[in-house]
Amino acid sequence: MSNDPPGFELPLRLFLGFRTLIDALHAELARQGHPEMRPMHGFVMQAIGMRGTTAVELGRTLGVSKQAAGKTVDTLERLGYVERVRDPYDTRRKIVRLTPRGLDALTRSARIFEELRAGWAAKLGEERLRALEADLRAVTPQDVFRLDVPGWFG
Amino acid sequence: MSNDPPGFELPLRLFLGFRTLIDALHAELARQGHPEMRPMHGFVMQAIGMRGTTAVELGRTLGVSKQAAGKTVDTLERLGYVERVRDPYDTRRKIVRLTPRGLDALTRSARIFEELRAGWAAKLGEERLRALEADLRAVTPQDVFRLDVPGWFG
DNA sequence: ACACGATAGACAACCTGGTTCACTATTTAG
DNA sequence: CTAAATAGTGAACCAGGTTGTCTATCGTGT
Repeated sequence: MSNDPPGFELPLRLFLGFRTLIDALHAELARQGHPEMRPMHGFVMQAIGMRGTTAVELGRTLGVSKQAAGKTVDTLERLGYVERVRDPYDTRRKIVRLTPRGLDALTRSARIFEELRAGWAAKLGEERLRALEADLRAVTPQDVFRLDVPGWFG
Repeated sequence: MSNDPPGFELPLRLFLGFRTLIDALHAELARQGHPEMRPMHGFVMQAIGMRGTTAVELGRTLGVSKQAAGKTVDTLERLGYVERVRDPYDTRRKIVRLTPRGLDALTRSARIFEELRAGWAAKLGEERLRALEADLRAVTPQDVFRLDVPGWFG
């Protein structure tokens, strides 16, 4: 169809939508006491989860090398968002766990995302937004955490 | 509403949608003789356009420093996608122009994006896809080129 | 006519977040 | 009890950003 939007608009809009939400999230997070937090950090902390994880496991979850995962954990540790504790049952392993500050950042992020979603719902209507989410779910992989961030742009 | 999807699913799905398209594009581009091309390269070449540009102008368009734009042009030049020619009317300037190979990559990308969009249209229906595009247009900035890639993830 | 400010490009040093290779310590399996 | 697998770490490297500095050229105001 000659009056379809050009094909390249779709990926661009998806990316801009993502960017719009992420930028708004971090502007608000900065206001709420987490100015040093970077977009990566939220994803990584989400992947670490309440139960904690290890560098190797985290790397697998995120689709990056264990060394890269380790470096990111270093940064998060330096910022006070996570801590490493030795696993008493396997002294090779170090469990990476969220600190109270890390948990605070995560719960605030969740609330802010809800608010941002509500903002979109107000603009588009709840029904259209649900349709948008359903459609995206239909054309994207199920496993939401294998972002493979490293490969995607470089 | 308690049965809304969690707020964090929306940005994730947007990103995954973007990733899905970009990965498919580059898998196909690799098959069609452009295996070294990276996602950035397509955006940058699109920004360079048919008329050519300069490093400073390109930096402004992409929202990065002129030095960063210059480095990216270095890479593109090394890969044979662009060439630099002196501007005879202002010998300070070097015009960055697409080579035939760069143009080939761009026209192939456009065609592949159309095919990918058609794939989504087949899954979702043309009407739903148009609605999705319209909704994204409504919640994202108009200027599609100011991606500000540098700031978005770091 | 010319001096001076603005602009274009390039180079260096640095940062972040990836990569691979190599190594040690520990656990597990044969 | 030895050998293989696994967890973590360090080093060297890369890409693509940043800022600061420098030179060459252009354009303007006196």
